[in-house]
Amino acid sequence: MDKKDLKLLEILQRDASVPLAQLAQEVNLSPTPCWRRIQKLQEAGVIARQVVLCDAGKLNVPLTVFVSIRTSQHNEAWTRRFVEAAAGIPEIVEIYRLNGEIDYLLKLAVPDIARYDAVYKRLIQSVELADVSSAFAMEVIKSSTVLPLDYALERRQGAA
Amino acid sequence: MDKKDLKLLEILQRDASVPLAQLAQEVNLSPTPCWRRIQKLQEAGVIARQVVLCDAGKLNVPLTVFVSIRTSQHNEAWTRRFVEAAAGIPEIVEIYRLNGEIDYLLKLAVPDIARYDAVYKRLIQSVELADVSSAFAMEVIKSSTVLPLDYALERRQGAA
DNA sequence: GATGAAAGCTTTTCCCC
DNA sequence: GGGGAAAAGCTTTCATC
Repeated sequence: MDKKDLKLLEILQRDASVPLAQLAQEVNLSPTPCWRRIQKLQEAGVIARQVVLCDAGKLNVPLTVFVSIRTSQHNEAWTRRFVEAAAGIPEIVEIYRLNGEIDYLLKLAVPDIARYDAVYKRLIQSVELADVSSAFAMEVIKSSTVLPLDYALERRQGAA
Repeated sequence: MDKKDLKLLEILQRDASVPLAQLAQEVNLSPTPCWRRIQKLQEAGVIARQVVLCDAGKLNVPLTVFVSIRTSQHNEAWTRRFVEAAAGIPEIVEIYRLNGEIDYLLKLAVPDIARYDAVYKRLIQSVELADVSSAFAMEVIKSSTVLPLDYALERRQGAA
C-alpha cells in the first residue's frame, strides 16, 4: 500500500462511480495498473464493499436516536439474547459494546419519537435491560463513511 | 416509490456492484425500466451517493471512540468555531447535536488510545469545552449503512 | 410503462516492456 | 510494477408496442 493506493481510496470512499479512466488519471497511471491496484485492495479486504448510501429523510427515517444501555447481567446467555434481538431489528443500524458506565450504545434510524418508542418496547420485551436512556439527534453536523487514511502507511502488527 | 423500488434499494444498500441485468431479474423487470427506476431514485436524492466502505482495521484505525461533549457556551460564535474545528478533523467521522444532558456526540476512528488523546488535545485547543467524556468501543456488534425501508411507503409531509 | 435490440462506454484480459 | 490494445461485458439509448 502506497500513496497512490491511498489516493484511490480517498476518491472511492467519496464516490465509487468515478470511471476507471478518470481514477487512473488522478493517480498518474494508465487504466490497467490502476485497475490492478483496486483489485488488490478488494482482495486484501481494504475495500470491504461497494454500496449506495440513501437519504434518511427521503426514506422517512429522519430521526437518529442514540440509546445507552446498562445491564446487570454480564453472562454469556444474556449477551447472546441481547445481540440477536438487537441486531435483528432493522431500525437499529449500529451496536457497540463500550467500556465504562455504559455497556452498549445503539444508533437507530426512525421516523419519529413515537416510532422510536415502538422499537424501544420491542427491544425491552425481548431482553431484560437494567437501565436504558436515549438521546435524540437535533442536528446531524457530520455523517461520513470516509475513514482517515493518515495512519494506513504506518508499520503495525499484522499489516499486509 | 413502490415495492420494486424498495427491493432495489434493499439490494443496492448492501451491494452496489450488482449488474443491472441481475437487479432487473430480482424485481421481475427488464433492464431498461429497472435502469430508469434507479435513475429516478438518484435524481430524487433517495440514493444520495455510491461509495466504497473500507475496513477500519486494515486502514490502521481499528478503534472507535465516542466522545460526549457538554458546553456552557450556547452562542452562535462558539458553535461555529466548534463545528468548523471538529468537522475538519478527519478522525472525527460523525458529529451530532443532541437533546438532553449531552450537547454533542462525536464518533472517531483512530489507531489506538494514544492517537485518540492526540485528537482530543487538538480539539480542546481549538475550542473551549465544558465537559468531555469518552467511551471506547470494545466490540463492534453491528455497523451498517443500511437504513430501514419499512417506513418509506408511508404518506408523510413533503413526500415525493 | 414495458420490451428487445443496437450503440456507446467501461471494465477486464492479454501480451509486451 | 507499468503500459497499450483487443476482447468482453455492462449501461444507456432508441424504436416499438
